[in-house]
Amino acid sequence: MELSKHYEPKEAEKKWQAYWEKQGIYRFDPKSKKEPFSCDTPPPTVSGKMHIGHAMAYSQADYVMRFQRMLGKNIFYPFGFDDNGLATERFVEKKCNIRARDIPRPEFIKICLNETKEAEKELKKDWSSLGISPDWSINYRTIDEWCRKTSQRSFLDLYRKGREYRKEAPTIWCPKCQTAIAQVELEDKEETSFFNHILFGLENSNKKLEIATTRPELLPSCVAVFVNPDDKRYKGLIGKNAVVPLFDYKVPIKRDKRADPEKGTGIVMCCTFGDLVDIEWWSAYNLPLKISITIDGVMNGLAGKYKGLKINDARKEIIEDLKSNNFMVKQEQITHTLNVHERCGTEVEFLVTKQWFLKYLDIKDKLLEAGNKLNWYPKHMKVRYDNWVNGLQWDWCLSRQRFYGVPIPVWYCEKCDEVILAKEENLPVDPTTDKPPVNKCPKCGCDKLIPEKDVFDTWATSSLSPMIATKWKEDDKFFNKMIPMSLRSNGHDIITFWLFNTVVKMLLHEDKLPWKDVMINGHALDPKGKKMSKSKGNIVEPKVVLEKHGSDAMRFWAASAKLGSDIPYQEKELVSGKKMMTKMWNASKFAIMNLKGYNPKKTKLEIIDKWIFSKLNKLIKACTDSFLEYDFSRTKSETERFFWQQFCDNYLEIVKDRLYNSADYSKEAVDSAHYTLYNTTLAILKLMAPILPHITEEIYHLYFAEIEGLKSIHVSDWPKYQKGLADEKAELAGDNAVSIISAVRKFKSEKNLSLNKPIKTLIIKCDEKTKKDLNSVLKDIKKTVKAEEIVFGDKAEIECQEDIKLGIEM
RNA sequence: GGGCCCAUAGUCUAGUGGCUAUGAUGUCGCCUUUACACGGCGAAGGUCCCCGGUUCAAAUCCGGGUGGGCCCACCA
Repeated sequence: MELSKHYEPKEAEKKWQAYWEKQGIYRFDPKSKKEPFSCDTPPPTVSGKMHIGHAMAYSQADYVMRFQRMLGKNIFYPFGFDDNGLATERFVEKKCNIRARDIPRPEFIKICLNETKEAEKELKKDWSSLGISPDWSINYRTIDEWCRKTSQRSFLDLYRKGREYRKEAPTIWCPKCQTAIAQVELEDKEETSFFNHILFGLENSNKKLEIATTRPELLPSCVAVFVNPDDKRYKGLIGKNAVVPLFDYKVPIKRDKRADPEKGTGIVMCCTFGDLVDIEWWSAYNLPLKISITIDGVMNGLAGKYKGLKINDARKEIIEDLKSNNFMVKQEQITHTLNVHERCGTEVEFLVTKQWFLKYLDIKDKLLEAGNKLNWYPKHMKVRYDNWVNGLQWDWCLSRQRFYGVPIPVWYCEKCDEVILAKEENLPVDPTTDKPPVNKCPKCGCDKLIPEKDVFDTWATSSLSPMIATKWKEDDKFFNKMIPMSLRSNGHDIITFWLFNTVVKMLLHEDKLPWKDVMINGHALDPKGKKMSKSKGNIVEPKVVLEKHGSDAMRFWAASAKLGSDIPYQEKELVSGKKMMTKMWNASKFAIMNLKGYNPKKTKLEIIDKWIFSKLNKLIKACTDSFLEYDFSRTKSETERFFWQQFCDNYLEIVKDRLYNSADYSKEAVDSAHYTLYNTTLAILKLMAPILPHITEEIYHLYFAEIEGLKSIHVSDWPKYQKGLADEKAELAGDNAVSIISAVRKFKSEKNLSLNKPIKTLIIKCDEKTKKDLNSVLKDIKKTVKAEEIVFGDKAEIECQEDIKLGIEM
């Protein structure tokens, strides 16, 4: 290959990406006896675009995998796509201009599989352009046959283990998406609203009770009124009945400490259901159920004349009627935080519907213990997991009233509601089109079996990612070999669901941990350090960045983030990555030019060569140790600094004379220079290879690959720390040489002289011991600073040809 | 309301008890030197957020505060 003047990332990166794939460099070898190292990375959603945050997170996981590969491990690095669930349903509906509910589900799934396949091709291109190194042949799609099968299997297994139950229960409901949603899918939203002070009647009395509420439309759902037991104002009321205005019926007045005397008037109405506390009261006091809102978010018959009105319209009308009937005392404008569905921003309701739940509130202890057993990087991220587990209030609602997703594999007996499970050998099934495994209900003999229409929450499937990848219940030997996986790479924002749910599933199914280590990555922020969001319009598109600067430069930036912490995206950081690459290119070019025809063999080393080896050796140890702790940013910065400051600025400058004027040196000294240059350059390339995979590969193939006899730097050995290379004496001598060279440089710089300017005499003043040390590197100093002679004297000075003098005191 | 993280030159950042506080970027001066001007050498730039404590010694450990970010809870 020719040594071109510049490195062109655009062409080179594409070329190497294609080469890696063609050569199968990143293939997992199932037969290998080598120790496996596996990684569970998040499957990106097909409906979304690649975000700079993705680019960062996936790059970070990739550094680790590339490092582990170079350590000689058998790398198991699958890559999945999440094409299951609401987001995909919307994506496909929009793209094909169809409506899911108008078509039979298997057909819609088929369309989705086709559409998402196309989208995934594009996404695979995007993700490949990051230069990540998964084995693309081990892939999964959360809606594919294997994933549906595994997801349904998981359901059957947990049902048999007594972990799943179907129950009519208050669920968090999104009226827009018309589905139950999970606690974790909620988002806060600030809104201005009115605190309506409404007058309730008091049974057998003319007195009125003033109650403040933001939800007057729930008056027909009012089932009780609460006051605080310590609230002296209302002591007399407890046990009596209040009369609901407009609807004119009686509800009991009860006491409960959850009623806050400071809020509103201190009297609160309990409706089924306005919020979580209502649900608590409802179940704690056995209150009746009065649902006045339908699943579509419309008032029902219970609302009387307001029937058929949407929630917001009903609120307006009821407020008007309250006013005109003199039930309204006042309206206070307030800002309060509402729970909305994160996907659509709709205010959620609490409705009673039949849903499937996974019971886990009873195993909080086990879940906390599992969290303790995982190795968290960084450590403090475990707190988020613990907080989440401790704060759980609901079992996991597994069912969703969506059309598209993994079907829940059950039928019900119309008569006795017996649950009929699908047979495992028939999975995956779709009850809406497949026949049930029996003709009659085994319990009552009824022959009318009703298919379950609901599908699973997407997390119910994606939480199986380690099981999906390792062939759970299909290849026990492989599964047992691979689980726990080595590593989960996970953003800090999804600790509470993806990570947590995965722990739950593996624990309940196999009583195992899904992985040994978890590495939590931070977010990419905008240049000002703010969170990126569509509404702020501050999103940085990775595609643009990659086009402009290339993947290595982007990866160099992403490697500067300390694990777990967010970093602002700053273009100048990419500039330093590009500079690093240019420098690497040029330094390597220099080495390769001077190593032409060189056959590496061990030689006796010069002191200055021992010096750079000893320093390099320390660097290798530091880099290896920090990489083993997933601290790639340290590896990056230490290598960068060594490369630039020690290797380029000093070592290469010193070694030049031996390379250029080899006739002036012994054969041994020249061999030593070649040997050192070869091995140090190669080691630096290897240390940077996980972070800058393309340029290191390009340079490797310019020269080293042939000699080393390997197809890729990425399957070469990670540099090893060698005790024998540590040489404190040589380090001291080399450091002394560098200080003298620096002093001369400073002198020349201050005198506005070129560094090339020859010096007549350099006089060094130092003690006898230093003098002895310096003797071993004196020629190196002399040649590097272009001194005609170096002498030791009582008075330190540098004498230039123009008679400029400066001395060096050690 | 509870918890976690963070605060270091204009900007980003390293540094977890011990030299003159690291490096990058930016600014300024000089240097065309056969790897590289996408470079080299050098200079300027700091109350290490504030207050108190521990210690021979604190950017670092402890307590309190201030400011920023995040998670959770509450949100009639």
